[in-house]
Amino acid sequence: MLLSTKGDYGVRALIDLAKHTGEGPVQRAEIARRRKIPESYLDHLLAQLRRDGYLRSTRGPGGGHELAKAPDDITLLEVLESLEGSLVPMECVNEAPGSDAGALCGQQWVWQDIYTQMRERLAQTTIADLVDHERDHERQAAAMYSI
Amino acid sequence: MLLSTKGDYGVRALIDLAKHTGEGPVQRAEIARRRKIPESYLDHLLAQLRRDGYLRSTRGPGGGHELAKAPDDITLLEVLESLEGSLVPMECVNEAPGSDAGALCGQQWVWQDIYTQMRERLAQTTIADLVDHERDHERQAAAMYSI
DNA sequence: ACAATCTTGACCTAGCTAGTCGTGAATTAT
DNA sequence: ATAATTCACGACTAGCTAGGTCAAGATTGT
Repeated sequence: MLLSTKGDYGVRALIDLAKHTGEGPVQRAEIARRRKIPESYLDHLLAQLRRDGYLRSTRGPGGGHELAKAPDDITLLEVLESLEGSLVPMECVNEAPGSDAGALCGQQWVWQDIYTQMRERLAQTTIADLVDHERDHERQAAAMYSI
Repeated sequence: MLLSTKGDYGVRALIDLAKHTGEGPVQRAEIARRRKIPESYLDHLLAQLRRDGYLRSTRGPGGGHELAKAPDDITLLEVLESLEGSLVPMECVNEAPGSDAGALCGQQWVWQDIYTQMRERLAQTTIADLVDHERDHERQAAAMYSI
């Protein structure tokens, strides 16, 4: 498993915030309930996302969290690397291609290709895209239900 | 990290065996030395690869391990799945696309694409390709040295 | 003052990774 | 037979990471 729940939960939270942009701060408890995330764990993820500038938090009654950037200006790649650290699929991808360690590995070149493709795809996808996709899905579900 | 050392070491071992095809059994100790793998750990990996039919082992003096299939008939995908189990990059990729769990995740569709591409690439690459690549690398290194 | 909210850091547990080790079984050489 | 060689298999372990929980404090609105 390349991604832990951090990457999953953290992105869920950003999607939730993106959907409620312009409605004032959204509270931790709300996000946790809607997206099915343990509240006290979500804490850590919000803290990380705040440190890296993806959201702003305000305390006190009526406080909560808001996106600090436009949803279409946050790529999946940067968010996941913020939450998970490096996404390298295997250790030797980090070694210099000509190095002994790289050569010993034997699969290095294959995984470097895969890694590059993966990063490109993640860099092209933004939080806004994820929100759009979710809205499409909701519309479809609503249409099914109305029949 | 998607792959542990199992996938790395196991493939190294298969490359080593492929390079010595036709020379009789290769001993565990030799593989371990050449490929820098702890010998007693390599044991486990060879056992797994044997169980899944990639190699044959013979005991006693002069014994060792040999490939049970042609190197170009062993894909990286099958070997890695034998050694590592499923290669899904994140949990929700396994959920049904229309399901609640899949929808909650939000990134499912992106990672399903990435996963498909990754598997295709791994299925197209065989142990023989890895051996070829290593031989090319060796020739280049030899040419550099001779200057 | 008091209640609502976020902030921070300490803490915990289960399971996984990357091994090691010891015993035993098969095969061959003498 | 017996010794030497090599694989076979399972038990065991230390350290790390994932996925949390919890308590105490800071900030703000009423």
